[in-house]
Amino acid sequence: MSIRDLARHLDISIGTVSRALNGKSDVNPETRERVLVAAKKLGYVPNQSGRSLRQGTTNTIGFMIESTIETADNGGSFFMPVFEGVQSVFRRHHLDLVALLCGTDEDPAAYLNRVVGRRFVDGLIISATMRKDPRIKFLLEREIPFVALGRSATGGAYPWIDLDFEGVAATAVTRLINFGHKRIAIGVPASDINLGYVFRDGYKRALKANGVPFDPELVLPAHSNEEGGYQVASSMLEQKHLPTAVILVNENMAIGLYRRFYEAGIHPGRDVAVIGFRESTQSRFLSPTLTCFRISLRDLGIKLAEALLSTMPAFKDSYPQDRVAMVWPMELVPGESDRSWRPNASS
Amino acid sequence: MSIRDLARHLDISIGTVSRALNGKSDVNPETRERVLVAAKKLGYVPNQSGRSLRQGTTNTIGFMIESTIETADNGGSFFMPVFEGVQSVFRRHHLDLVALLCGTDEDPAAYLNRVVGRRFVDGLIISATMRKDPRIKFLLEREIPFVALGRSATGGAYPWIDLDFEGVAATAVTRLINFGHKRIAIGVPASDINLGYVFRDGYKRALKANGVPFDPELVLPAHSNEEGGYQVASSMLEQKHLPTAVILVNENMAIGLYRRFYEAGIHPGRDVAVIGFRESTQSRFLSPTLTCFRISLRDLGIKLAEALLSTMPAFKDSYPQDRVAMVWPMELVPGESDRSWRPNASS
DNA sequence: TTGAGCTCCGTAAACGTTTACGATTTCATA
DNA sequence: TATGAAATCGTAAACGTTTACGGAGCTCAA
Repeated sequence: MSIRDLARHLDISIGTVSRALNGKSDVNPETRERVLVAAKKLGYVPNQSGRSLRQGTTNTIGFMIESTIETADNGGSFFMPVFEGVQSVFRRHHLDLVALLCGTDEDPAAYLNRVVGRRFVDGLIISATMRKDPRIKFLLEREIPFVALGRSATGGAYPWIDLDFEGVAATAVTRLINFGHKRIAIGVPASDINLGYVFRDGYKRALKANGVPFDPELVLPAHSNEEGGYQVASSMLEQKHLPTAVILVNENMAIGLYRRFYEAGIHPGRDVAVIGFRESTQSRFLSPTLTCFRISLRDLGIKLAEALLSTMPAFKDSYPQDRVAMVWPMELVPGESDRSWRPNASS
Repeated sequence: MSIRDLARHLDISIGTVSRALNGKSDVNPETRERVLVAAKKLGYVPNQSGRSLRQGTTNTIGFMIESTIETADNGGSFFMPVFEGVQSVFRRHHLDLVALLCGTDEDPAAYLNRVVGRRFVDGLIISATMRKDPRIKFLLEREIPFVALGRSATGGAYPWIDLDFEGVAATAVTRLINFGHKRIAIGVPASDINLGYVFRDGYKRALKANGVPFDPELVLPAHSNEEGGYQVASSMLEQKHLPTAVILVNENMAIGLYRRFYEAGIHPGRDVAVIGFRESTQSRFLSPTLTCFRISLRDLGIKLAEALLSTMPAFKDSYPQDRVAMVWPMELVPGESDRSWRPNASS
């Protein structure tokens, strides 16, 4: 069922059929109607390969997600709403979104080279940016349209949107200090993911702004999952004085952290204050509920899509923004995990 | 950088270049070497559209995931290992895997029609099959190669692999009955997802096999997330006699269920036995740790890939299996949530 | 009556591959 | 030397689109 079959069936040239289907102006409204009706009746869908070959464009955008330990564990509940937002924008422009899955045994840059070299997508959204991210360098020098969910220390000017981990750290630290805490630990990713650096810097800066000395022993690297949270708690318990509060960079860590503290007879929310990261169904139903930060993930997806489109020549007129480079706000959602207990109430 | 540029650069015909790159036999080893070296040096990657158009095949397989409530919340930790397994097989055949994201506002069958009609993929893996799943009907009548992760009540013969929810139900019920339980509740998905029906049937059959009467009041529909678990616990608390045990179909539900019981002063694992579903980092770090079932997700992915390839003409010789229609085994992992308390120890 | 302008449509080239087919060369053998 | 087979390579068609270009038919004012 190619366009040729359709044209033969209608006894019209294939050029006219193509123009009719693509909404070109120089076609009789009456014949256009005939074409559209026949196309629907015969179930004709244009072959994407033929179209791509001719137009040099695929109408497809790739969202690259790596299956690393850092992202695998909260992948579903985080990315799905983002996808929804992205798609809601793309749909208006007849763009399709696919998730590009880079396996753990494949080099991300090599994967990108393959998929981009094949002209598989017109543009890319990459996420979980590393401090040194070869993907950014690669995409920049090939001039592939892309937007990064996350900053990077890689040089060059490119569009990015990053969660406000600096703001999160500042808000959390200030809040805890106002509650009377002085020894505030943080759990940071053990990997080279850039948000870890941002988070650490924000933490240090907030301490300094509040006149609390920085203690490197309170920075606890761990994987961003339950096991990592367990280890963070263990590290805290090993210290001579148990830190009175801890800030986590991932909500799954809270589960493991709670567990370890329970095992030690310590009640989070009563004996130690905990602030987690992302508000979710999970954080609302933990015991104690987790004080954390809310993100509008769907809006984030929308903004990502718009940022990408503004870099693509074909859409530049519809989205004439400057290169997007912004920090995405997050709102604190108070829970039970940092409120029941105040060090200044007992000392 | 097309094959034509490469041919010109080497002063060879493009036909020979193509044959050299594709490993055809009728090409001088020496010129092949030259071609390969030049291709790598100039960074030539064949254009997929051109290739697809000529060959009628895209070398791409789509894994369709819908962002429903049922799948969104455990999407990452469940699907990522499956993807890994699928990819490990595909890589050997130079097939690329992409995740197809069907938004919530789009009809899954319509989405499938678009992506399949465009000749975007050579084959499909669909998941989260519904009891009546129009996707299966659609794919069958178009003769698109596919495999389903999950059964369906839709007619027709198609390859599928389904988690052994019947076996899970039987194992859990028998275990609890052996512990002395008689009033065993189950939380089942509120949606039309097929696993809910399988799970329910297995539950009923296991009760009957053990001579325990079936009480429809103990079947509690809920969403497969924390909130659903909370509601399951609420429903249990509303009954005249609190059921002594509950089996959940999703591990996230356990968090909400624990929460509701804690609020009521009831300790899961001591006052009520809980068996959850999938073993994961999460279930290992809950308090109490969740008795649940382990799945080898990577192997599942491998099997899915093989099942799909065996239905594709181009690979039928490498995977000459019959149509796969199998139940995937799961292994019970004892936790703390169903052991501390035994109704027969106190009565 | 002429021709200008418009509407509508057909023709054919082009996108980048792969591959069937045939042409050329080499080389051993009759 | 003539013949045939084998090895190697070039030619050109084909895949399904889109689109630049031109042509046919029509209207209408000059």
